[in-house]
Amino acid sequence: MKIATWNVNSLNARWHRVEPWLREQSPDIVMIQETKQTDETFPFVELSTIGYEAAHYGQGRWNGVAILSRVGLVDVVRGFGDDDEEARIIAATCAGIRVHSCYVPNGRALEDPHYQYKLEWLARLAHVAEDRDFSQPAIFGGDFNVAPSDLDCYDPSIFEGATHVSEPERDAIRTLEATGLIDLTRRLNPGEPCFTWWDYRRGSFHRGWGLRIDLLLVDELLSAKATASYVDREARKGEKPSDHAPVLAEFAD
DNA sequence: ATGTCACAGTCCCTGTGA
Repeated sequence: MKIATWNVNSLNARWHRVEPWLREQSPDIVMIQETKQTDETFPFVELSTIGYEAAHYGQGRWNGVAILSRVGLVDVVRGFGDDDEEARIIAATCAGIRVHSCYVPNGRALEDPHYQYKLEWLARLAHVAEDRDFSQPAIFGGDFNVAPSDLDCYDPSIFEGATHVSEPERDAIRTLEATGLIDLTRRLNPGEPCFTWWDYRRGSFHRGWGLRIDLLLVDELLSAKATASYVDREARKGEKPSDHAPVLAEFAD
């Protein structure tokens, strides 16, 4: 079993990279963020021809999350269940695993109202994690827009006073972990930065100026079966890449 | 060091969000 998460920064603009990547990597389950599409334009048919069922919660210009699966996909829930909320979370059950594709708000700046929205959104995500069925394997994957520790940031001194590294944000990740979720990539790669995002600007990728903000949080049931977790840096190279690389994990059957 | 990208409206440039 291979599971991946990838913020594609527009599925329409990225299809020329995503479609061949799905063929090559052949993950069983993929959590996608920032599709930037409505359900009407989402490539359900194209995904079907390469073996994927899909569920999408789209908004149009911004946000948009999806789950792709070649091992079944049922019991889809879009969002937290509010009216007029942004399209930032979708859940489904695939091969008995409760899968959540998450796109945490950016926060913009510590003094920006969007930062409070980010913290509130993370608190609501923690309630979803607390209220889950603990007899069922669970994974919360996606773009968390938080670097959980200084190891996950190429230069913490540059990020002093910035979002993505503040203590309230890191506390929110710890609150999620306190529900029995494990930051799998970190557990399996202690001491390795494993960056997942590099700014398009200033040649950040080739300079190594990255952050690890795309996470796979898995429960103990899945963690016990995990054999590997890694970042596919190749997907960040080449023509018109997303600014995020995919994160993958492999599990024994 | 705002050295980039994608989207949509103001529509071939500009504002917004990342």
